Amino acid sequence: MMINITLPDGAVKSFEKGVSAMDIAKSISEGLARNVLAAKFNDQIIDALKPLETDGSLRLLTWNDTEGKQIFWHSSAHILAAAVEALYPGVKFGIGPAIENGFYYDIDFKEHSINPDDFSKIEAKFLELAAQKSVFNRQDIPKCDAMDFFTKKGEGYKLELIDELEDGTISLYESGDFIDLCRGPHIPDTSVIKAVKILNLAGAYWRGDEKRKQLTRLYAVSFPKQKELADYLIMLEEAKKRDHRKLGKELELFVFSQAVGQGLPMWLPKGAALRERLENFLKRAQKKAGYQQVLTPHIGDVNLYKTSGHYEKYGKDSFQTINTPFEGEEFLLKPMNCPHHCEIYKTKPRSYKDLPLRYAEFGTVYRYEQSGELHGLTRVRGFTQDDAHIFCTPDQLKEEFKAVIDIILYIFKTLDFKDYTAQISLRDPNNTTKYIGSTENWERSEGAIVEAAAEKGLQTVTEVGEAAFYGPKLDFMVKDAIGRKWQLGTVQVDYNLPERFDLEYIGSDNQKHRPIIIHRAPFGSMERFVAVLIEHTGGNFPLWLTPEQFIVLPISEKYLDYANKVCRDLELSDCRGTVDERNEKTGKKIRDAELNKIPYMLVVGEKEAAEGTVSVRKRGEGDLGAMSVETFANLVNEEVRKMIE
RNA sequence: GCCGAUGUAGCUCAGUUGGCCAGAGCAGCUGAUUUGUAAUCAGCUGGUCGGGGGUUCGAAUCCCUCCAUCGGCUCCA
Repeated sequence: MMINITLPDGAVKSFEKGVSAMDIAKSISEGLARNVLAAKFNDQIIDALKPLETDGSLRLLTWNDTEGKQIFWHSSAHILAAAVEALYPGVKFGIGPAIENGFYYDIDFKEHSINPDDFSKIEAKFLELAAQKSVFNRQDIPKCDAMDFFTKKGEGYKLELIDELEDGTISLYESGDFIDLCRGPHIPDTSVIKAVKILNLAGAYWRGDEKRKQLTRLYAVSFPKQKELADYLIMLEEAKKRDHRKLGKELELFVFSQAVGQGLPMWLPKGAALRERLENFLKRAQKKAGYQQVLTPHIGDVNLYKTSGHYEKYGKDSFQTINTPFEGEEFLLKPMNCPHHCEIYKTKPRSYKDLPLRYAEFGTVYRYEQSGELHGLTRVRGFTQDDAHIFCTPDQLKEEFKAVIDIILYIFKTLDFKDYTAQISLRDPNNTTKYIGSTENWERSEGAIVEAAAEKGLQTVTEVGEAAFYGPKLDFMVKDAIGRKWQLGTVQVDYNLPERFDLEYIGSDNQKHRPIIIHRAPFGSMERFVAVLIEHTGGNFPLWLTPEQFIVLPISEKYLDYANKVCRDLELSDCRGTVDERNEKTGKKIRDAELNKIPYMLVVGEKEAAEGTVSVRKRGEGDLGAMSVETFANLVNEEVRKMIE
């Protein structure tokens, strides 16, 4: 019996029934076969050794495929478990999946204790087991047999998992002496795993439930080549160097103080200058797009948030109300700007001719995030949203969405985020009761988002069931310069607040209608965005943003006067910088300026003072030679102009 | 909030089987030097060893507790 297999290039080849993906790979080339980790057969990922029984299309998966990596890491998790079991008899296993960059295994170490010093021992055992070239054998057994097996082994966590599976056959995978409950698929044998690194250990609740036992989670990553591990570790080092908390301190951008409180950043002069420049940049773009700036207070009457519904939902987990000398009078630190903006909308009757109304505000809000959740500038308790609320009619939704997407893409382009994706979050059509608003409105707004994204050519993923209860949304994810993903801008449709605040406008039919609100924050928050920008640029900010564009370095104190004149002249030409007036050698001043990541260093001495020039050194590049002050100013201004046009 | 680790000068870090006035480098200050593209030299200042409590003749070091930071979990209007 023969079956027909279609390969990715469209070629159809005939093979005997029962042929495996691995056999097919071997028929193409031995080299390819060595790299095959698994296969995709008719869109189902399968073991490379699984016999194929029907016609179908086949794609071989290797380390170069995302799916291949996931299988590689998933198999690695099994080996990690085997290594841990060999070293710590009696441990019990939770789950061990692949993740975006590696894998983890949740383990109950019972009486054993473990710390990072033990990692190398486990890694050695891991490599020893991997080198044994154990084949991953799949066994499909009845559920009751699986229950018996894991009962005998005393694996309570696995039993719980099996118990929730449907009756029928359960698949186990055996490699060496280790057998694990597993859906698979797996790599053909363990020998392709050549390098492993246990990265850290952390507590994780069994099934993510804080009422249940906390297991020890070992995070690790593995590779088919030693060199790739080395490269990965270099990348991690690079990530450490770019950590915005470290650079924020070194470059004097922001600080935290225990005396002020957890999660409450303070912006230092350089950080404030950077942030202000970002704000002005966005303000300009928004002005062009028809936004109006508004300003609202940092607190609001507690009843405002009772109206919005936020008090009920978040009140008890938030900063508590502010009391006044008057009994019963209570205010809340504002956790978002929307209720204030709704009140602005309500100050007078609105006509359909007024819409869309776009109110923008860099609004500082306060949220009592859980203490363990705070992290640098990316998660804080007081932060400023680059917020705006667009009040519009249903048929304006799509155009408004497109205009918002334009602003977001303009930001990404200007700040050199080349790699980004968008996620469309829709409601779960099978569970409509948890959402507010009519089906008609939902369909309309979801359609508007999908169409707007498509018309703007966005690369999107759609997540059904991820919408907020009050409306669908569009979130933007960027990849930074070293490949890490960050969530930034968000656009959300809201049917809830217009309802709760009883917002209305008079239509052309002279009837009252309910407007729709679009919440949007292209940066997300100033804090988070600056953090991402620091890590993206490694602190080497683009010239238009950087707090100091140049520093003048007089060769000796004799040329201080000239240096100060150069600085003043440049400031008059819209460049910003300072003079290094310290009594230090030029080498030292250059070193410090490089470490401070100042883009241009202007060395001035006898020659420059006589000729009215500066000797320009560019950060990271070196000497550009002497030029007149005016030429340098033009160079800077031209470079800036190109960046933000 | 939960689990684990950590907390010594402005910064980076030594110092723990409990024992002389707690150390270094950088930064800062003073002086010398007057400097040409990634660290000039010398001297000096600076610390309630995260806070509080306890054990001890004696605590940075041991115990308790609180706080903060870090790695995760959960969460994120």
